[in-house]
Amino acid sequence: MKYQALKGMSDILPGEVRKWQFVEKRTRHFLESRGFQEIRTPILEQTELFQRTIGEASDIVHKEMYTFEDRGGRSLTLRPEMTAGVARAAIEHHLLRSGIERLYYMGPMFRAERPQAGRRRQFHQIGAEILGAGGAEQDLELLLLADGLLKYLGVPGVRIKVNNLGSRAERQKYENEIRKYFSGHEKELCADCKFRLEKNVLRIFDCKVEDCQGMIERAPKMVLDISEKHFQEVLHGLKQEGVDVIVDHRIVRGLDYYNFCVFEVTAEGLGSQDAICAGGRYDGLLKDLGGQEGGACGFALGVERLLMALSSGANPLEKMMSDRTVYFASSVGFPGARERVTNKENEILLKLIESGIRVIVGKRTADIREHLKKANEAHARFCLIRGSVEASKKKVAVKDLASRIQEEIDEDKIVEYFLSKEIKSR
RNA sequence: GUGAGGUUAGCUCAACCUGGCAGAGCCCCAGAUUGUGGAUCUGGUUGUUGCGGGUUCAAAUCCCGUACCUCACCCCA
Repeated sequence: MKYQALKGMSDILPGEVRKWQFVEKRTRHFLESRGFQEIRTPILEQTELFQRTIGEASDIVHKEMYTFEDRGGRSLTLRPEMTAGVARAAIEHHLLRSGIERLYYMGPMFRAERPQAGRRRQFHQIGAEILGAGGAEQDLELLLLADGLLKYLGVPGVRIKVNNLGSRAERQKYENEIRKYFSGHEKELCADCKFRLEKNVLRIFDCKVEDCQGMIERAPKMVLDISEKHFQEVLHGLKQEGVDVIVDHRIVRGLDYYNFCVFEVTAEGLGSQDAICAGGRYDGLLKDLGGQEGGACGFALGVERLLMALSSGANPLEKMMSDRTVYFASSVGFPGARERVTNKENEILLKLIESGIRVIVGKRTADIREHLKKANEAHARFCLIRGSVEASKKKVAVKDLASRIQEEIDEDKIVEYFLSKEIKSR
């Protein structure tokens, strides 16, 4: 019997994992520098949590969730997104007693969709949530956070689109209004839109069918009051910060809990699923889950899509990682080397890794040429050699693979050497 | 859930239309070459042709089913 991974569930092999680690590490640095703290919640939650928050009518809940019963007959679901879980945890552990809570997370999510470019059944998201704050200030903070993170990671061709969905009450009222409008023109709608009319009217604005466009153009505009003031404040703030956004009334998030300011970020090189990051405000969610009154907003970033975007640009990920990567040619096997994995070798490696330097430890082979070849293949910038010659002198040879210049560094100062070294990109 | 195209060596693919010994490049292994790389040369290994069934003297090739992959729709990050 031959086994293979389930449909839409990918193994991430070592070469690929290095890219994930690179992105995750940089993301942590960035988010923590902005005062966000990581939270980890269970992958499994009560089904009801997702039905409540995401919405019974949404595609995610009614046809994409991995749901099953446990032995006690309770319905459990593999999380299709993480906002609900984070909100649940924040309420359960009273994290909001001291006011605003800034949290981030990263991990696997599950949706039983047909796999496609940039879409897996198990996929990974990085997300940030600002809980317990209703002001436009936080919407702005969130947008700047998303924009800043994508820039910090070097994502090419980023476009941010924003929209105002209105407050809960406004959205409710508007939905009724346009449901009435589109019902009047039901015969002219495409098959998909007829379905949307029943399920999620706002989605009609997302339709790409030619024949529906005129009708969409002539649809009544949303009458907004409080939410529009809020929205304008956000737009104003973005302008002041010099972040370009496009106001697009077609941005309608598929999850029920969104209101007020929502956004979607697209990037180049992603195929038809080009949304790399999306989010917005979800006032009312905390209260729905039994928490206190209070606003909240957040976004989620698709890690697979992020990596795709980073690989497609002019300055691909491999290159970005290269200058920070060191390949360690293990001493074992060099002529005259008596020691196998010596304590000293291990100590040097641990110190390098601890200090945040990306290290690839080469397979133990006697052939130095083999090591250099492997170092190149791994896109490392430096190759560290500690054979018997170096070891006897308490030195490590550092070879810059780009310039081919090699120098010997005192084995106890190797970390300091890299931290102080100014590395010119090749 | 719908549609289209795929699946042959570790990888990329040829052979399929028109049934007749399953092939190439890369990788890998050994050597030229026991401490300095991306190269070259020589020699070598590599298969349940996704799986199951059918047609046939004979199936990688034609037919049916099925699993998975890819792309797109829907939807979403």
